[in-house]
Amino acid sequence: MTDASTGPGDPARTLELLWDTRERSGLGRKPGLRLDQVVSAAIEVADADGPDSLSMRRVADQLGVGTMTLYRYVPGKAVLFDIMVDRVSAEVRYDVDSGGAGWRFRLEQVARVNRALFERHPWLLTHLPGRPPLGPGVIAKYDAELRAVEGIGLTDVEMDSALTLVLGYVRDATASLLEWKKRSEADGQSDNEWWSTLAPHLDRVLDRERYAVAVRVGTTATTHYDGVHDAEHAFEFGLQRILDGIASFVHGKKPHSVRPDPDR
Amino acid sequence: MTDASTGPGDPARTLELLWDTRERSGLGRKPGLRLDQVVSAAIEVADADGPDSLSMRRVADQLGVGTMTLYRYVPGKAVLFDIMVDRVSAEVRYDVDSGGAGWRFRLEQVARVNRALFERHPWLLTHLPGRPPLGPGVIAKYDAELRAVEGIGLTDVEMDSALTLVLGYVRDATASLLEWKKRSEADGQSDNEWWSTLAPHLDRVLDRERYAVAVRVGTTATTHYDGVHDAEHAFEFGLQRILDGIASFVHGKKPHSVRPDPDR
DNA sequence: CATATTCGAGTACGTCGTACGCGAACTCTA
DNA sequence: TAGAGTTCGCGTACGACGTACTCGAATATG
Repeated sequence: MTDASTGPGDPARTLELLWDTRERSGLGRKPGLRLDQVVSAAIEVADADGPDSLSMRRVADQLGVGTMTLYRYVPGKAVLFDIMVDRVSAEVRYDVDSGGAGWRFRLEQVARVNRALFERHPWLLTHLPGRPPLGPGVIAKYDAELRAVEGIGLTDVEMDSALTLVLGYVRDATASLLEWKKRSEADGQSDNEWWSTLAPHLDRVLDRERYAVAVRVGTTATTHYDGVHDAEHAFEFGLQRILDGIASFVHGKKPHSVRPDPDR
Repeated sequence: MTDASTGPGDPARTLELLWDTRERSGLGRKPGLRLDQVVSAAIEVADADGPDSLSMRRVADQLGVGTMTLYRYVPGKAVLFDIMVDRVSAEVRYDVDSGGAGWRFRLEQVARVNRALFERHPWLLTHLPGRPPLGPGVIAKYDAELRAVEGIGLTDVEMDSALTLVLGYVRDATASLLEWKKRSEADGQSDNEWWSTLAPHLDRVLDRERYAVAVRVGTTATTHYDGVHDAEHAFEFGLQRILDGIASFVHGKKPHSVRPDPDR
């Protein structure tokens, strides 16, 4: 028998890779690489040239090895991606809540930290979570972020839901923002150029009375602030609405017995 | 000169396709297909076998034509996708607000309608918007949904932001839900099987004290309700929080002069 | 030194989007 | 009616992609 050769879809094998739990027998030729290096190279490529150009061949080139060599360290691209996710999740750091600034401040912090993470590694946005890779990075991040809403009177399920809500929002908002930018570059047109190219064509076909609201709001929304700041304002608006919504839920609950938290 | 041959990235050409604004010269061989049929076939394929199996070859097979024939009707796959998006956007219908149920009811309606749309066409979740295809379907949908928050005292920019917030939430939540399901099927393991496979391995490496909160909440959150209902509760929680957040913003504003709206 | 085991990686297969070019079908003009 | 001009259908081909298979090279143990 040679390899245990559990397929790419085996969660147990993936866990071994995530936690670097593997016992080499000592026999045979020594590996010339470590999983670590493969993951680093992959992240480097994805960061530099975008997620579309993340291919096994490119990663192998980056490392100066043959393409198939990667498969000695990783069962396939999907799992490699999972490991990359776990790896960069370990980048996030939260200060301990010095001075008891309150849960709202902490949750806002979570939002901003994650937004920065997504901007640093846009390829995080290309695949959704759904059964997250339970490696050290992801778990540490989850733990740290849960503590933002710990002890404010929420049940465990509600804590998870609230955090999921904030993280999901940041993901979606950041993704939209970056996708917008990407299309601008792909078309080679700024937003203004895009609009002024389209406007005359639209004029010819669009029923401006039937869709009066869309026309009014659409033009206002895209011209009120200019370009990028638009998206920035939208991000802030959405985030504050979500925090408001969580706040009214928290305050609507009975006085929480455990560890009251100074919120405003 | 043969084709005007504007590349796949030309927004003006895309608009022509979206609105079916094209003047055939009448010369030359008659086309054996209409754009309509190409789009329908593509949607059919994507709905049936998932977005990953949406390829030009499959669409062509579905229509019984050669692959390259499609390129007579569509400049490339990306634009075809845009047209598909516009097409299914035309599916949504909203009742006129009979009885003045209020903006909150209407916005909730928007959320549920969009969730249903995403579940009917999961491939909508694979590409993000970012410069949406401004076809008749998308514009009609945008207009109808803006009317849910029209006349309640928001500025145009705020109306757009509020709608974007709700739509983004539904997108992200639905995507997570479906991705979770997909992974279950890919692994061939139910959630319980997945957990019970992982638990012993995790036990060996996980520092349960350092990550006490994650362990507690993680297990509670995934076992409190069973499986699918979990996600259902999370969806509802998030949606209500967002609506609460918008509500507190609306109520916090000065009495709106134009067309007061019965809320609650 | 023989044997067992592990690693590196070349080759190859099936998929994808799509550029190019040519024959067939069609309308118009002379 | 003959030709010219135009448009459509689509076969062929190229360069990517993920990865299964296979085999020689390297290394440890007996």
